[in-house]
Amino acid sequence: MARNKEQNEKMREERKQQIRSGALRQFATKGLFATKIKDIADAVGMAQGLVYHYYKSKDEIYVELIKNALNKMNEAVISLKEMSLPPHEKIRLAIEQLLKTIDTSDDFIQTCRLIAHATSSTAIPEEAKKLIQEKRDLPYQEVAKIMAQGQEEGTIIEADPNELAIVFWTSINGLAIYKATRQDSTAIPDARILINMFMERTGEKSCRV
Amino acid sequence: MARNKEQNEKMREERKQQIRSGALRQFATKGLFATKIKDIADAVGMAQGLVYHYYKSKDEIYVELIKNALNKMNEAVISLKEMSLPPHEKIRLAIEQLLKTIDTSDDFIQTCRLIAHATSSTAIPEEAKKLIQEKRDLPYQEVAKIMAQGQEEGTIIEADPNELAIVFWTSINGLAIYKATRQDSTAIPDARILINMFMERTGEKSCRV
DNA sequence: GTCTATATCCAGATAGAC
DNA sequence: GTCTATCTGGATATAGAC
Repeated sequence: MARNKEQNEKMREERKQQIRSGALRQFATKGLFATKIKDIADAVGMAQGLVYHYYKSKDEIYVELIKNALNKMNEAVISLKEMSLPPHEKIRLAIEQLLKTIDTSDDFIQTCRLIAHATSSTAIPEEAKKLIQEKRDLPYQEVAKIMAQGQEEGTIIEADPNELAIVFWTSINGLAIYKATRQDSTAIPDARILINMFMERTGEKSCRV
Repeated sequence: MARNKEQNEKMREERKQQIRSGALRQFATKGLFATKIKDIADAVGMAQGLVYHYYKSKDEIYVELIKNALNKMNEAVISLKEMSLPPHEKIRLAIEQLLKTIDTSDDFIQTCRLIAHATSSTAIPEEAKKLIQEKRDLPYQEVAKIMAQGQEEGTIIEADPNELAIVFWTSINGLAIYKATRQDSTAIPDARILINMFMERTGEKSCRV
């Protein structure tokens, strides 16, 4: 009996995951309002009504996806912060990895699009707004700290660290959206162009790009 | 009689402009689907049904706004192209002006948001898709040309001009979206951070990407 | 030109059979 | 758990009075 209960729980969670997975793609490409429950059900291959056996509303699915997306982003930032690398190497690594992920991971792109839609629309559930409000600043803050550390070491250019962090993330975000809207074989630019923007060029040490 | 006809035409066009103006703000903040005709009518201060006296559908308003937005962008790029300035000065000027406009012009921000929503959603009218397809590449092409010219003169860093153009526009776009989603007193970063990214540093000649 | 009222449709959510 | 059928609300678009 206990066995069965656990099994059932697991099956149920798997099914929910399927729904989230289908919903992510739909929300990411069409936004919350243009996505119909039917679209999600079709994507998963289940009847429209069955979705409500797992989630009690469209908004609930949406909020859960937003929560996951924001958490994923923040976790990545935390792990960057905790790496034992000099600040400018963290920035370099982050840009390289992010661009690579943009170029290769479809799931990452969908997640970026979801967040882009969510942050740029006022027509989302209150709970989603609250989550965004709470969690969107951490990446900016952490990158700003790293920039400031790099400036102390003379490896990052002199400018307001907060502004550098804004440029950092908005550039990445802009590229992710660009990529998302050109499903064809569009290549992502060379990471060095972006990296170069933040690196201090000191005499000989300059050409580390 | 002819007088009256002209007058009427003019009044009608003014009224349509009011509708477009209200609709732009609604579409920009909520997207096409989440925006109800009632929202637009309310924004203009007219009855819901009256909107249909001027436009025959919500989609028609949307398509007209997309058309205007794309044309405005392309005209700005053409005028940049036709300026008699050295290439790197064009880039500098463009970045300065764009950031300033992002910082001060609410209409420009709304336009950016509208385009961002439109390009990142597949759930828009076919005609809007076609327009975007036709017109979105010109800004990239023109900036790529300017970058290439600057490289010949040794004032722009060495890298694929197309990639430089992509970084250029996606950075601007990312910033516009950032600004749009923080209506509070968020300042836009110093233009020199972005300008710096594209400029060849002739001093030591050291750092070439 | 402007409004109110309404026909029509569509989609979210529920009920109930299997 | 899964489906089909249905209730219900809300939004587009139209009709018709003023």
